[in-house]
Amino acid sequence: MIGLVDGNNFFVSCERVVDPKLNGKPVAVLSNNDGCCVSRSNEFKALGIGMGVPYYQLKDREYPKGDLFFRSSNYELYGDMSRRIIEVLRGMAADVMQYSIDEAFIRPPTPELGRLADYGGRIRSRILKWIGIPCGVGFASTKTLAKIANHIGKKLPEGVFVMPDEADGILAGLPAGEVWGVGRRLPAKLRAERIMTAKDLRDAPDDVLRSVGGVTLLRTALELRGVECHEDRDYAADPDSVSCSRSFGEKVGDAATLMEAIASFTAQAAVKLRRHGMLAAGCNVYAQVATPGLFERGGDWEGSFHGCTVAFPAPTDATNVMTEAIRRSIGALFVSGAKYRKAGVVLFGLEKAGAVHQTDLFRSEQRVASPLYRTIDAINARLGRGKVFSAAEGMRAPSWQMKRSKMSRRATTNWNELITVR
DNA sequence: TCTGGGGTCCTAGGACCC
DNA sequence: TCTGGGGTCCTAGGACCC
Repeated sequence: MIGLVDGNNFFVSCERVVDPKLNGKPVAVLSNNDGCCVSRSNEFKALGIGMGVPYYQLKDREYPKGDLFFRSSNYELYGDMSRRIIEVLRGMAADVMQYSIDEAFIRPPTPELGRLADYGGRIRSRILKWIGIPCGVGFASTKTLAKIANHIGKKLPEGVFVMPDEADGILAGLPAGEVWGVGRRLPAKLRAERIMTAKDLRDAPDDVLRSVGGVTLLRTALELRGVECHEDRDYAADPDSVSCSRSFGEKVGDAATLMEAIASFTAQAAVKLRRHGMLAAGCNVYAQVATPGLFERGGDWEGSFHGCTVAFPAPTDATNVMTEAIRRSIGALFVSGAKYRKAGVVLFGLEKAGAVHQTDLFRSEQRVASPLYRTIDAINARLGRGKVFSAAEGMRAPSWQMKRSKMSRRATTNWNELITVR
């Protein structure tokens, strides 16, 4: 038996914990750069404003002139609230597998198996009382079914739902496209095979499922049949790649400034890399040209990216080695005068520092963590992000920095930003 | 004027090996 | 009347997730 616990409208709920006057109001949290709505309160959804609606289209309705409330995304706050929720779950479940910032699969302890609805209710009320975040809880025999149970639970006053053994009625009422693992493209193909509902998907022949959606879709169908196919994947596990990319607050028109932004993104990605104690063999660097009408044309991003692949001299976690390799490689790749709206860096070929590896017969490579950057990370962790940085990132206040004009306080992780009660 | 960021897995096809 | 068989590794692209 698997349970899924997830925070309702998670980012908005976090904002409400540090600012209770948002309770009962239509609130949305914006994406980076205050671009568009990525988390919405129920009141906000009830006004018919969809996920991903651009902020500039709603600006006129913002409080105090209007009725809508907005916050910039505050990932430090959300990450800390998430960590606290996982702590509570660890105290109540036999096993906890965090899946994303706002959801975790749990295995209930054996004594609770006979009273899951009650157990789910206790989890829910403890998280609400201790952390302040309302959650939905669903139980079923597989993760895919637990997802469905969770969605049902979230709409009930008690917030908890246990999937019955006989689930035909529930699955027949659920469009196939709403099943976890069925994205935006598949429903059209599924319809051609007369697969309309989750029940149709569950009962479709294996060979049809394979030809339409490969082994991935077949696994989803098996999960609906109660066969566990979805491997546990730890949210905190070592990644295959690490990246950092940003849309710019202001368009960037010269190569020097673009290189500063790229150096800064490289530094941020390298911090993540070192946090995992890993080394990278190389990276992809790219920048996107600001094309008028980009979004109107929809989906067609062809030709708007400039980029290249850079191999490091040896696997490394040292920011300066990466930046230097990038600087030498990108050369005239970026056109001076072009207007760029976004850039990014992806580090790949990751391996654990000090791990056993295939050696190079003709070169001695030291695949160890950089002591210099270990020290820099420690200083920045103590004195605040960006206290020590590389000159390649630029000495001026960067014009390309993202907009975050409605940031709430990092009230649970920073002594200087505690909530003021009165 | 103004639309996010960070991942995973699978598959097909090509290059290459003996 | 005619040119093998069995593999691995890498990459690009597509689909999905939050």
